[in-house]
Amino acid sequence: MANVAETLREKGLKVTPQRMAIYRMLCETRAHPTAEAIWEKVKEEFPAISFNTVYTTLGILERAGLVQRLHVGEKAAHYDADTSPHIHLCCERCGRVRDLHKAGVDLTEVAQNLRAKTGYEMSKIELNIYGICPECRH
Amino acid sequence: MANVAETLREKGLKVTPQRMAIYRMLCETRAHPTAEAIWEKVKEEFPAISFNTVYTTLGILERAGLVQRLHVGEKAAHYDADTSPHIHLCCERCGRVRDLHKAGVDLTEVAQNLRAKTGYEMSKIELNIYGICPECRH
DNA sequence: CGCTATACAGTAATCATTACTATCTGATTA
DNA sequence: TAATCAGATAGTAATGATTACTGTATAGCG
Ligand SMILES: [Mn+2]
Ligand SMILES: [Mn+2]
Ligand SMILES: [Zn+2]
Ligand SMILES: [Zn+2]
Repeated sequence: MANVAETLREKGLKVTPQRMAIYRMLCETRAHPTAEAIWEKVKEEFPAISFNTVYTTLGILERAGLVQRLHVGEKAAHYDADTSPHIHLCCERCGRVRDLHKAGVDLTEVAQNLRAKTGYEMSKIELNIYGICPECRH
Repeated sequence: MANVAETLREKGLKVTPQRMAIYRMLCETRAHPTAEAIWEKVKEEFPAISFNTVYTTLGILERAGLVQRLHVGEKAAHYDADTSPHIHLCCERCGRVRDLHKAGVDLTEVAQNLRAKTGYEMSKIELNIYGICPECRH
């Protein structure tokens, strides 16, 4: 992640200013933004960028394995540049999505164990916990 | 689940033929159907039932705690009459959703442990694993 | 440079979900 | 049983996220 351009090139993706801005923004935040939020942020640097470009680029980055797409709740998808399997805490009131590392559950290990047991070829594991965050409980 | 009508009444819901058919159908299947699939099935008994009624009723049943709504992938939601937290295996090719009980992870216990650690008031926990099922691997 | 595959911007189409409204019905009461 | 009423149903419209399409522009490469 040291060099955004280099990372894109390694994945066989063309390096464009828009792509770099989108991917860099995701690498620098811990907020798990939606495509809409990413658009708003990137527009500060590229006022002419279209929402469609942001949306499509996120799909390309996901397919390249550079970002993770989170399906939390039934609303718009959230994006995460941390592609390692980790737990997400989702506040049902403010919509915030937070990471939860070291929770006593190693998701990678869980997936490994299940592969043999079920015959499934795993590609992704998602553990989402919904509730109300401390801040939203006044 | 012995008596569908009784279960609905206990939750303070009016007992209607449509509701009974929808809830009974969900109790009898292990397929985690979508609203669309439930509609197709219930139409065999009630040819005039509207998709909207099925959809709305599923929301009512969910709010009453009688069914669980699953957000697997980005496609339409799936429904489950088993409201206990359990793991779901989702095949990315055929779309099948399967239960995975006794996988060495007790989700209820995980949620309990996290409550103290994070200060979150948990209401729901979802563990979804995506991959290709044995049948789809030829 | 000049070529070519692909990215971009802009817009339209699709699809799940939610909202709305006019009837209809289950349950309760007289 | 008949009247009443809250809530359910059918039908349709609106919303919002995602996907598809189409000219134009640009990155990567010889
Ligand atoms: Mn994360
Ligand atoms: Mn299930
Ligand atoms: Zn919150
Ligand atoms: Zn399959």
